[in-house]
Amino acid sequence: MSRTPRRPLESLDSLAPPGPPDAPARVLHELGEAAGLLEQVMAGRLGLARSDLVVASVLAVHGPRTAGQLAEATGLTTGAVTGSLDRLERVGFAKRTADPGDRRRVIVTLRVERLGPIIALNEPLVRSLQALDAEYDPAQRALLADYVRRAALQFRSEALRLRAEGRRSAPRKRRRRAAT
Amino acid sequence: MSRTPRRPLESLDSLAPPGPPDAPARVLHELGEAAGLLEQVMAGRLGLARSDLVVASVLAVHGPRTAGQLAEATGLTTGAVTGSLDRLERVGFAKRTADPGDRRRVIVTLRVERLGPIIALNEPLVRSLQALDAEYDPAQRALLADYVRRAALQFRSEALRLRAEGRRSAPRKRRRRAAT
DNA sequence: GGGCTTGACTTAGCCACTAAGATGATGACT
DNA sequence: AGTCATCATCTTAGTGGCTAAGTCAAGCCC
Repeated sequence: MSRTPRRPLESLDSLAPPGPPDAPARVLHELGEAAGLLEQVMAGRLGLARSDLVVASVLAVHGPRTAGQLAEATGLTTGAVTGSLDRLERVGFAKRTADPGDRRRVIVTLRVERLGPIIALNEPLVRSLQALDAEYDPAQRALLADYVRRAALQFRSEALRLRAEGRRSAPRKRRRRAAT
Repeated sequence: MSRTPRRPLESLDSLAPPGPPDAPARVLHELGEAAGLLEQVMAGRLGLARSDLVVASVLAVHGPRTAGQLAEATGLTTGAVTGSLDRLERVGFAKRTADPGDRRRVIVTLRVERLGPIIALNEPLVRSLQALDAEYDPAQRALLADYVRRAALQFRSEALRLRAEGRRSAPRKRRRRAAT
């Protein structure tokens, strides 16, 4: 393995966040990179698409949701969510039930008793993160959790803002390909 | 909008991390969700695939890399990276150059001067993250950055471990479909 | 009840991805 | 130098997830 030229480019700070090399915001990006890689690997291990894990994760964090809410939360189209739910149901990780109050809706619920494979894959990471947390005292933990939560809110609100902005102005620009 | 049943399920803690509802590790997952959504939206706005942004991000953070290193870092196959580089080159965000020392290799470099569109999309988030950082004093910032960095390392090492483990045992299990 | 909206699914087609193999460069070993 | 195994990237074939647009049923409102 020969060396490749190092040194992060300066003017890229605003691409892959920013500023002082050791600013918290900067390392957030490394975290995102690592989390994405893990998601990729886990999806492969489970024989699922990456989006399926995202959907499952939303359900795990927020509890049962409708298909439309899942589309909203993940940024997928409703069609893509339909496909993802088909796959999750097929392997038994989730189930669809009719909303008793509004029969157009489909409420999606995780089948906790069937999640063994996912939980097993996640367990080592969960344990090591808990161990990491345990190194901090309660006041520090509160500071850390608060920071992460606020950063997450900023990511989320920015995502929603960009999406809303895009729906208006650039309805959907895709590949410009010559006619047949 | 009628209410959907709330309450995050207890035994899912190990799916979507863990423990005390306000543990830092738990909110990390919300961050990942929000970051994924943003990535999705940004890719759509730029007319690129999600993976293309991941590749670009790796280049932004770590500097020029070979195609193989990008595959390693992103979890994509080399073929997928080839396609991603084709797209990034086509829109001018990156360029390929031959490694002078080893002509099998292709070194990929971001074309900083062409990144305007990406930088513009990222700017609001970068600014608000910087503003968030500014609310903390240097000692707190050091604590935060250290925590995030260590968490990122755990995500990364777990991803690498799972991938390595998977390469051995389950070479690649995919759709079991009947013969033609 | 008519007309409009809403929510999930369906369809058609595109394109990103994986897996396997081709191409060509490198380095080691004689 | 010649040979061969290895390595890095690209190429090819095929799969399937995704978007966009449309369908259909259920709710809503007057």
